[in-house]
Amino acid sequence: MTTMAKARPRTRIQTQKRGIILEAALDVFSTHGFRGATIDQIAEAASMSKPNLLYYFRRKEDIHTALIQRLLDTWLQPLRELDEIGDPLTELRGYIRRKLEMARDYPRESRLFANEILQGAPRIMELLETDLKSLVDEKAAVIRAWMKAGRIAKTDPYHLIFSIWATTQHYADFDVQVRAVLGPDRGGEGRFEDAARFLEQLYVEGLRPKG
Amino acid sequence: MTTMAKARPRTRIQTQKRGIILEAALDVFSTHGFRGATIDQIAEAASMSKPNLLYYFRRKEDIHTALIQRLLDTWLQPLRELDEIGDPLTELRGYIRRKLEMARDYPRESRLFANEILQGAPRIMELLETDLKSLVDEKAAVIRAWMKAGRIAKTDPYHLIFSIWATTQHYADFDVQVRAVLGPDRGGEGRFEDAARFLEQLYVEGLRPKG
DNA sequence: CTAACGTTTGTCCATCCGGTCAAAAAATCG
DNA sequence: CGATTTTTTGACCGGATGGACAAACGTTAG
Repeated sequence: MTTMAKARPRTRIQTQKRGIILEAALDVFSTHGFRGATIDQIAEAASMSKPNLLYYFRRKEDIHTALIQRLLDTWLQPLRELDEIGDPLTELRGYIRRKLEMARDYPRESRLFANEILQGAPRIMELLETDLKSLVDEKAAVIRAWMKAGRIAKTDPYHLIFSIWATTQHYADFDVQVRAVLGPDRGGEGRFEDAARFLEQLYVEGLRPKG
Repeated sequence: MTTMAKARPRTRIQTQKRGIILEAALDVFSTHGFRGATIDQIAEAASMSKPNLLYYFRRKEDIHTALIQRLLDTWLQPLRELDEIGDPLTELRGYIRRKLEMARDYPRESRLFANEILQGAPRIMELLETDLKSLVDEKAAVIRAWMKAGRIAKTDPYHLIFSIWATTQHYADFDVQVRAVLGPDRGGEGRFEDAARFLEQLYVEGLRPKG
């Protein structure tokens, strides 16, 4: 798990402070991007001095890397849970809902990821081509099997997955735009419930197998 | 159109050089964001010295502003063309195709916009709340009328528009990720045709009016 | 208590970056 | 051509920024 040279055991204070730093850095990186974020900002947000922060992470990039590695794991969890055994439409609906919940509950993580991809993914290209690709290949095969069995409409499983990513993450990444158009969160159950209902309908009807 | 103080007529060289600068700046801003882009990079990409560039645009932000204003107009054009008179499903299919074509042909513009929104849209918030909002309100009303008339399935027109934005722009903004998953553009008609077919099917089936 | 180790801070530095300025070089115009 | 205006450039500046360092401070175990 740790990457230190001589495998020093991590101190209580170290784990704690590193956690605080990562939390603060998530705030800063997700709203300003890697280049736009400054160590001073992160230190300020973490309530410590810059040299002190640099004692826990030697370089700015180390913080970013730690953040992204922690992120990718949880980020792909909803897709991992897509179960070949279950009912296809129920599984996909569940996947959409879980992704939407992540966009609602972890918007900063979504933006951090979006920022990284937008700028060409210089720091995570390798992870995309290995971990991400193999997971998507696996799940696309599952979806394709469902299609072959006539349980959902035949279409391109990869683009189906892309569209689910796009539509759900949109509510985190483009939140400002959504709010500008819809105005401040209207009463009732809230914007996310509206989005969930819309997406559910779109995908369930759009993927219903044809007579 | 121009914003110069004493309305000096623009020189031939000025129009030309400003064009070159904007083109170069689009490259740089779209891949690094506003903060991440440097004037030197833009000058380098435009093959001129920094002071020379600053002779045409006094501040870095001026370049960005010019770029975004030019962008927003063409960016919303596809939505403007959504015609109340036409057949609803045909109109929406056409809208999706036009948006997808823009993502294919103008990915830098898409990323420039995405970058700006991601970072909280500090420079275009006002435009979003006026121009964008009023156009979306107008077209959402058109779509709602179609729904009321039973010509397409009843659902939330705003989230429908958002989902079209999300799915189409995804192919420009997350291009790196798409390529990492699908591998280098596979033979045949290309990735965009696959995406177009998928989205067309999803939306046409998903919005087909019920019984 | 004290030695060893972990933590925190003030100071400092080199580089980058946005932007200025004056002077040289083109271009334009009469 | 010569005068005036536009364009281009090299040198420079002040502030921000990533990071180094050593000294001071705290903690802990023998």
